[in-house]
Amino acid sequence: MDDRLPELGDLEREVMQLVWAHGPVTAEVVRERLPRRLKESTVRTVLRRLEEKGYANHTVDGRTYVYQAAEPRSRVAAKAVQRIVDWFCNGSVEEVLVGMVDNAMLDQQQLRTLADQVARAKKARGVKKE
Amino acid sequence: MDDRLPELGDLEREVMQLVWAHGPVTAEVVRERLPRRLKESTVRTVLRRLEEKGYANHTVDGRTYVYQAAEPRSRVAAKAVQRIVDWFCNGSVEEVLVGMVDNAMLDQQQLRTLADQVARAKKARGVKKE
DNA sequence: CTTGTAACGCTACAGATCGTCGCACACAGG
DNA sequence: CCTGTGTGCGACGATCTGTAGCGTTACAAG
Repeated sequence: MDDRLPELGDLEREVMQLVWAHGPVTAEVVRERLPRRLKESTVRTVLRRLEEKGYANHTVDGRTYVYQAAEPRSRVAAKAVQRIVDWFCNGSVEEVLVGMVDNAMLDQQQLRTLADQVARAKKARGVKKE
Repeated sequence: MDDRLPELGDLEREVMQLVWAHGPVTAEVVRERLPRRLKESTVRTVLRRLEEKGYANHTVDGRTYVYQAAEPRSRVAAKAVQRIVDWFCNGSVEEVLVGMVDNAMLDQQQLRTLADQVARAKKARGVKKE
């Protein structure tokens, strides 16, 4: 359940953004929404690799493949952060947070507010996570 | 000052860990400390690439190169996290934090404690950052 | 049944990155 | 001048990524 997802290339990430933002999509839809003009086979290849890597699933509608995200964006992001933490800080989340503050990515006021928001969000959706 | 550092490979990361943990090191020292037995030229190449990528600096002692980290571990980790945030969450630090709580990486109690620690750490070193 | 069309997967191929070295070059001590 | 130690450079194979062409298959219309 806590599998290590492989890293993504630029295009792959871009496509995943679309899948997350736009809900279930076909290769054709992805192609249309992309800024660059790519061949359909290119898009299909990317989608397939995304599925191989565990980022997406597909269901068949008629003879069309419909792709959707296998995991919510926030969870994938969290896993990515987890990996950073493991690599650079020997698992110390604190060190990362401290570094972020140092780097002016957020200040302690913001951090406190976040703590509240998170608490609220968690309570709002029920204490138990399904 | 806020340059984007390139990503690291497995061995490169491993070596950086040593540089961070062990302070200024020579290629020889790195080689000794590594779990695997590698040729000296391998280690030197990694060190050189690390410097090219902006992770390390070297000074010359006699005719020996002494390498040290260009940036503290926490700052590099923070930058890596920043990149994750930009990629997956459109810059929303909150979404990542929420995802981490969801993923049971940390709870809100811990978050609050962190806020305090960070505040203390920041004050301890002076409000102004160098 | 034949054929056009739309979807698919497979295979490929070039460019970049990474792990891993061999080798030639420079300088200090004998 | 010869040898040893430490350096940089160039290289080679493996893997990953972006990009796409091609062959196949299923269904709809003639």
